Amino acid sequence: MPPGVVPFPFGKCRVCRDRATGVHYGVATCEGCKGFFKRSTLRGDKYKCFFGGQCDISPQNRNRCKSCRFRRCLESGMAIDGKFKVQKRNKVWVHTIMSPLLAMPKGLLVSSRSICMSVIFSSPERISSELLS
Amino acid sequence: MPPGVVPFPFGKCRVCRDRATGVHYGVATCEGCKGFFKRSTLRGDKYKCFFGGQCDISPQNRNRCKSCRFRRCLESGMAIDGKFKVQKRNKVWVHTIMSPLLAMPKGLLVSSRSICMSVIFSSPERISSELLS
DNA sequence: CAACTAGGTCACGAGGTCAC
DNA sequence: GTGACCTCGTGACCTAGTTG
Repeated sequence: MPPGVVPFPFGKCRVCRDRATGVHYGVATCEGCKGFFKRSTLRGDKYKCFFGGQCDISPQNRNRCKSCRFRRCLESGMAIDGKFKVQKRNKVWVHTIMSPLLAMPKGLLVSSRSICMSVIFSSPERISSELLS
Repeated sequence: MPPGVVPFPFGKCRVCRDRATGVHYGVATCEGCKGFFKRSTLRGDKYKCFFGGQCDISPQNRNRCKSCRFRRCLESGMAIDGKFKVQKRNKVWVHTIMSPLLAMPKGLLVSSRSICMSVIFSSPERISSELLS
């Protein structure tokens, strides 16, 4: 950072630790997590983590697990209340599931198309040994 | 090229010198080398050069030696992970590669949603025994 | 007015498709 | 298997609207 330049005031994104660009949906986040939360909410996406539900969310890997990224959005306090900033920080918005994929078998419940795909084309024996170990 | 037409901005493919169609996996490449690198990486293919390991890779002969084509992919900096720079609106910024599949266990490949559905519903018992807890 | 953000925009590229 | 073409999620930027 050049001398004399004031550091960005919002600090790091509370979801992925990227540079926060402002307070979005009640939480200081980057543009990416802001847009991700907005899209996920509007579409009512339901995500499934395939890696234990404890994925680290960083600027480099935040697109690898939508489930944990969205979980971190909720945990950090992001909420859509329809209004501006007042009293949003401590509210947790409850995600409503609207996905037609809910009719799918348990464990394959995903709205991330690519993750859904990845389960299928693999040889079943390899999946079972590596996913279920 | 007709008069007044701006030359294609990405230049030549850094692997085979064909026309680059964009920045793929961190490097300006053509569609062919992009797809080749993707398939090779996802499948974990191992190639062997039978001609000394110094094959020239051109648009005309790029399919003759997979080993040297893949070697050139790696040498040019293609990577299925990490960050790369993108030129947009006269500004340069860092864009994170979107690769949800990369977090999946090794050997997992991809298909389509329709195939996903059909497989799941055509043999739910097999899927459930191997994938579902 | 300035300061701020929700929501929209859209270029970009990852990943999928399918004739060959 | 290849690669030209496609779909669609992403996120930097834009703008309209709110607030003090």
